[in-house]
Amino acid sequence: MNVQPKTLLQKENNFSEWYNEILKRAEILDVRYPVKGVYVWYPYGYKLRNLIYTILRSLMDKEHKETLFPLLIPKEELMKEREHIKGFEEEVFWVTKGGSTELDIPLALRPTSETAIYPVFRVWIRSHRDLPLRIYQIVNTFRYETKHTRPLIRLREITSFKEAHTAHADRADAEEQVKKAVALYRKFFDELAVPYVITRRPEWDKFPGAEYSIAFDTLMPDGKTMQIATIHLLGESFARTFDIKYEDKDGSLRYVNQTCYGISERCVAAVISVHGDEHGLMLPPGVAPIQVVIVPIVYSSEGKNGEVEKVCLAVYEKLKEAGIRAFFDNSEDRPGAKYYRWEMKGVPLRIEVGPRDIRNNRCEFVRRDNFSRMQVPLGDVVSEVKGTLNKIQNDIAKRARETFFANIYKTEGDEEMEELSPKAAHGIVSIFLCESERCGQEIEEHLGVNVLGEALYGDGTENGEGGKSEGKCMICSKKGKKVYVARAY
RNA sequence: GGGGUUGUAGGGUAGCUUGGACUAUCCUUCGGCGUUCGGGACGCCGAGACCUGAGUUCAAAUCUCAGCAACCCCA
Repeated sequence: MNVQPKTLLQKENNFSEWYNEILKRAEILDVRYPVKGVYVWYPYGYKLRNLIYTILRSLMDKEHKETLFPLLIPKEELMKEREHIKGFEEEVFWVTKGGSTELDIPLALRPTSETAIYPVFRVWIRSHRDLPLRIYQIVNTFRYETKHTRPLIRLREITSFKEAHTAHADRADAEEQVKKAVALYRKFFDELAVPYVITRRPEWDKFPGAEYSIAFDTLMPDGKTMQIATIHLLGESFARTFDIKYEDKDGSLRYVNQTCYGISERCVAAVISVHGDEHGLMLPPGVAPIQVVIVPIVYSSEGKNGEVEKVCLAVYEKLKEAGIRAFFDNSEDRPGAKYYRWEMKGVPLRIEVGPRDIRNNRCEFVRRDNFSRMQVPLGDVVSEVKGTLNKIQNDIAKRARETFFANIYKTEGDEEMEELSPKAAHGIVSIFLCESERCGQEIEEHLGVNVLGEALYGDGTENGEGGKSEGKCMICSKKGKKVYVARAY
């Protein structure tokens, strides 16, 4: 039996082309909107997006409250935090007119929401009893990107920035929140089966206005890393700028200590890119809009409403009742055409029912991830589907992790630049580096990489690599920490 | 930031060098009818396009300029 697609593109050789083609063919995103850097979600892509966000929401809702702040930010507020605005100034879209009337105060389309939210924090927070305050919102943000834009990855309109903002009585509590946020994001990406490294971004590359930034990066098939989440300890800087104070137990007024963290639709890009293959999408069952597709094998002698269709419908109903996202494809196409279509859309499990199966009171399962085929008694369908979806989820995650960690290269500290260069071209290299920007820049230039930052939570077991966390800086030989470098999106 | 390439039906393309017979090619897609159906079916009938604007010209898909959009390379 031939399961080789006639046309589909090689993912490894030409990731860019593969990516664009998949977005189109799997109906994730329509890129034909005539404005640079903004795109249209197809219903199928939108469903996928929402399923992914449902996971994040359920994690967030445990300790955060969802809110919604306005898109428009008055110029004065946006400009208040000097360092912060320095980082965004060139990327802000401005609304300067109402009809033909020039606005007195220009309004910015939020590039991120700190300056929209924190003036309100100022009036919301009065007492230590109001703390900690933890909110989040899922909104669109706008950035005037000048580099080449890319669907889901570099956008002028981020359609769904999932940003959280917290305020705390003291720094210790804020730092505790950073750890919680890291743990929360880990769970999130684990459920998406997207592997990652966690680093503390170098001083020169942190979020403007933050004390420090922690980031999650995954590895794309072309060997470049992509930042998929960031977590920032803001400390008191924004509190001082926006005058966010609370009255402590002893009656004194104190500034709050803040954090913020966010994830964009790059998490969708990661799911697509990490798992997909030359047949198309391969969605983890947890986020697949359709988890099971039922394909009837019908003959004209039997026709519509025949035995095959009845059995398919019965199976479909049982799966639905069990809470499984199933779809019965009784369109006119021939079975082969259906197989290709649903493989392209990443449906994790296909059930085939034909006359041969019905004679034996069974159906056939075909897995999207490895195309293995098994025969299942009709009576056991629901439990077998559940079990198989679980296995697929685990196997997809396992495969992704293996690929990921096979592309992280550990160095012992005595390698020459020349040896590292080809490795850095298609993976992540872990080296030792001191904290100076000069050494960082030197390594970036020599290897053509970005310094992602100091490896965190690298206790070895979970990141699958282990090794020392400290060593001599590759450039200046002073004391250095383990950092990851890679070509980055 | 700098450089390059490109824009023709829903998608992919031929035609452009040398302007005219282009009523615009082929594949796919879409609609109708029939035969089919265990890995992309076939027959017949039908539908659908020269990015936008200005210019050159008797004549523009084709040449020039601008805009918009896309892709690639370098920093």
